[in-house]
Amino acid sequence: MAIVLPITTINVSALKASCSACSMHQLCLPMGLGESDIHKLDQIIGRRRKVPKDTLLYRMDDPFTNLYAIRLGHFKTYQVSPSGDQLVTGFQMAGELLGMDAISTDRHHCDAMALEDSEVCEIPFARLEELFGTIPALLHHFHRMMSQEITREQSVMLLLGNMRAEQRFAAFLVNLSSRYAERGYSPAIFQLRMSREEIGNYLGLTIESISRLLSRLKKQGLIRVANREIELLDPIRLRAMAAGTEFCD
Amino acid sequence: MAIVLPITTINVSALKASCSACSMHQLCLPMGLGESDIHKLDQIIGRRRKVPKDTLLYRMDDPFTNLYAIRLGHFKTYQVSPSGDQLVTGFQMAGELLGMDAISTDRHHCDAMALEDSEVCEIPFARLEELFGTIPALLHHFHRMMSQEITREQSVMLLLGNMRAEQRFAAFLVNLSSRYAERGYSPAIFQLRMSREEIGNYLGLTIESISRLLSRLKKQGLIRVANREIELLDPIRLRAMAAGTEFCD
DNA sequence: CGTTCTTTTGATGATGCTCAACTGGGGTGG
DNA sequence: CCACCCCAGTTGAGCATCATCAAAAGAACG
Repeated sequence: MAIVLPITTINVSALKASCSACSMHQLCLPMGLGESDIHKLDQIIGRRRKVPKDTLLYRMDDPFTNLYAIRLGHFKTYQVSPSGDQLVTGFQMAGELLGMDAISTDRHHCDAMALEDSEVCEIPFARLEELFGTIPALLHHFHRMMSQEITREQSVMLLLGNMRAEQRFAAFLVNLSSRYAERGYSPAIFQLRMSREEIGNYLGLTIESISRLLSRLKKQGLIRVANREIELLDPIRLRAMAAGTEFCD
Repeated sequence: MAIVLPITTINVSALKASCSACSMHQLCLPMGLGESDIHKLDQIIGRRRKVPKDTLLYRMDDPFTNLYAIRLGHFKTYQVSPSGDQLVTGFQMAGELLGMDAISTDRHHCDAMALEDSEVCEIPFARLEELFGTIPALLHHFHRMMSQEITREQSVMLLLGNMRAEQRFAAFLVNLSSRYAERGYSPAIFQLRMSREEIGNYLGLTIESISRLLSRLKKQGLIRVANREIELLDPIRLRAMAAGTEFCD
């Protein structure tokens, strides 16, 4: 199915993904690779693929063939619980990798949905594994990314298991803030790409609780909210709140 | 401040780990490898190490050099939350791998403590990565194991985020049961190697809640409990309870 | 056989959920 | 252009679940 085009053409680069030209290559899979290794990686990266808002990149039980690097936009991954409601397992942004949970069974374990019009690079996993043999640095960095996903999930477990609502929400905001900072965006002002309901499904809270929390933090002067735009007015206290050392009565 | 055990011993070969001779090799890292590949793996596996009950295999922030394969016994991994209490991130048993969360930062992200006298095989990660270049099947299976850890944590997130106490506990029992079954032990009768408190710290509940849940399930005739020995009398209903389709009023 | 730690059980209360009503913004069609 | 609708979000009241506090009972260990 992949769109195959000669690599030499000028206009083709619009569809064929290229790590070297990608603004995310410092954060993404090719992080730390040299010129020639990046070029090798470019050879196997499949086409770029647009994923319109609210459409699925893959869904649970789909056979696994590709990892996806987010080039642009935001995604959520979620599982549907036996009782029918969604649990959002993560929100992903540009430079992050989707699909690593599918390696173990060759089938995806969750749905991945675009929260806005987005773009991903297809990475055929079988070819990537071949490439690992010749680029040890790539292999090592891939292991780091998988490991990072494990630790990320561990902190969500910590959050869901130990924290009260207010603490969870503060941790959520602080986490988003630092990820935007990494990407060169403002750590203080950003758009929430997800609905209140999706935030609730991520934090193990109801939409009403999220709404109340927003109101409370706003009243305390910790944040400013206008629809989905949010400004962190007091990152220090928010951080303290996430750490559980400060409360908002 | 890791607990360091002396390496100096009389008979090195007795302590040198050997995958080929290990009863866990069908479940563990060497799963699916041929004779000669297992032999190569044996070359790099470090010494076997005894870990007495209640001692740490590694602790948070220890530098990462080895993965550990559990040969015998049980472990818990836990993080200490900012507010001071433990959150148990997992219970591990023979054939499972410890330390994968440390790859991303070269430091361990949690403590790993033996729940009973246990034994692990040291796997120097740097040498393992070298070996990946020559044994693609080993690499692939390693990726499966990391991916499996990701999906395992996702189901814990689901559990902590969406399930009520009773459901969490049923899911916990059912999970233990199936892991013992995989290892050839009875899925119906087994010892809980962890305290009520540790179960609580895993499920995001208090020790009192765990105790009450045990009493309730016992009264309903779903389980039999005597101290830490537990028998699942009605696995079907327990499974339904874990799935959220049956309740215990 | 006493000491200590773990577990059980009971009473009370707070956090966050449920149900319900209301608000406001954005899009559509008359 | 305005009326209307629809959906996302907000706010309120009451309640259920599980945490907290307290005390007793039971196992484990020297």
